[in-house]
Amino acid sequence: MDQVPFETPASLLRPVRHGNAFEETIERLLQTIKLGLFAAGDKLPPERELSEQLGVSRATLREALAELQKAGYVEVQRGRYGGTYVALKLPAGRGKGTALDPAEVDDALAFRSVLEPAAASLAARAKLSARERRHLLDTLADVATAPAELYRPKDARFHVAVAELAGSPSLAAAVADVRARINDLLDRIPFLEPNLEHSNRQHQRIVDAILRGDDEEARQAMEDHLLGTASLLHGFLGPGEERSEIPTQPN
Amino acid sequence: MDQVPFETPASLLRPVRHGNAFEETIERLLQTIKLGLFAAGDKLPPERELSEQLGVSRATLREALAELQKAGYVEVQRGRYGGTYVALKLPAGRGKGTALDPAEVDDALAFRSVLEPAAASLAARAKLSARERRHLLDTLADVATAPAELYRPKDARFHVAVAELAGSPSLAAAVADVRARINDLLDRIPFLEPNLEHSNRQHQRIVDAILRGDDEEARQAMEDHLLGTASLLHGFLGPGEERSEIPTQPN
DNA sequence: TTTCAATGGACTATTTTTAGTCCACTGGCT
DNA sequence: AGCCAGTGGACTAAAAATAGTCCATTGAAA
Repeated sequence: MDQVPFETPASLLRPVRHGNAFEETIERLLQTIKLGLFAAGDKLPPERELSEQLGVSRATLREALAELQKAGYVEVQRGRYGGTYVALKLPAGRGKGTALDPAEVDDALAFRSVLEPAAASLAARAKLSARERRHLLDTLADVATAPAELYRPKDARFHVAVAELAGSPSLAAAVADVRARINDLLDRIPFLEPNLEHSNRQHQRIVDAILRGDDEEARQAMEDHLLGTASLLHGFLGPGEERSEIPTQPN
Repeated sequence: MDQVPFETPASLLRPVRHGNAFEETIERLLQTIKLGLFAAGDKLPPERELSEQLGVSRATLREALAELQKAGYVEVQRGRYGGTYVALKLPAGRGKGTALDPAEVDDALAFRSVLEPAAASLAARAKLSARERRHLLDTLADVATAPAELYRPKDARFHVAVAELAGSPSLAAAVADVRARINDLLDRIPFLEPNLEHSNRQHQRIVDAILRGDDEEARQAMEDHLLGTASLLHGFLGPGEERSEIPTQPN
């Protein structure tokens, strides 16, 4: 059987860096855009700021931005009041290139279902400022009124917004990361018209619970909401597990 | 008030790399040792293997190992059947150098209390192999019989072992990371003789629940167990919050 | 109309990191 | 006794990344 020995701990003997700085920077910026943290048309921070925030030299950042520009994700304007702007129309992710890795699907979904319900619960328990409540409602409205073709980034932004209210930056970052992983997985399966109304009702239920301070309901609402993506992705893992139907929730 | 604008998302605009490869490699190896994933006297993987696992060139890994050797964390033997060994007696962390950052304390504790109870719950729900059960019991026994001066690494190893049973590598990695952060925090406060017996009883309760498949009890037991560290660290954040007593649980 | 500050663009020297190669040492095996 | 495979040790050339500096462009403000 040649079992993996417990003596060799995988938990920390993993890559310190994932590729070179250039690739990591591209990846991070792409995630930020695809998660809707910068919406279409938004201006990115100036290069000098952004390079500092990303912990990378300006030269490297510029290489990454040049790639994104070439690929059509951002547009650049020079001069004062210029800057780098997220393209109004994002290029279609070519997706479907590679098959789903079942281990990655299971891991991402499991991790997500640990993080997001907990975040919702913490958000409900937190004392939210008026501004935070407003922001949550804004984000909710934004996703509710989004047209289908850009539902996913708005939806992702809503989920990250919830996580940010939980008060733990690490948790928010982890939620954003795992959501980006799930977006990548979703990009690889055929597009199904999602049931936006159902999803929006679930979002509303989550927000209601958070604003009401009902942490258990918030957790439960988020758990329910995540089931959609879970079975959607599992449904495309092919045979080996029994599937009853193909669900249509978008996230 | 100059509020942080929600328009600038902090969740993903964070450093892509934390220092240079050399520093990150030292950090990772130190964590691995301090978490007890390599116990005192254990042999590390050969440099060629380790450098690949860490995603770093052998030259960089060797620089890091040289530092650890100089600091007394590892010892090196040349020749066949030689290798790099974790020192039998680890140097005392000089600690107490810097004060606790309340935000870091809160973040680490909050994140941890999301991850570990969930991991315990998942482990209880998982179908564990005989080998996994044995490993869990071994690790439990190892921490229970550890002398006080090296209780912390054994304890950390137990917690990571639980997380690894949850079946999500991401979750296990996150647990290991956050535990390392908490270890660093604990290094900065005066040493209090921990109540090892109490801690061991809690460990036993967690293991019992997992082996019994009682996921709710496992979650609850882990939550209770984490309260000790939480109030211990909060107790050292100084005034500003009311503290009733100084708890003594070691983790 | 002119100015000028904020922005992207470009270049250089230096440092870090890598991949590859060969050397040196050691202890079990033949 | 000698071999030799597996280990750490050391060096080189190349590539990647950084810090620093200066240039080019722009549009609002004076």
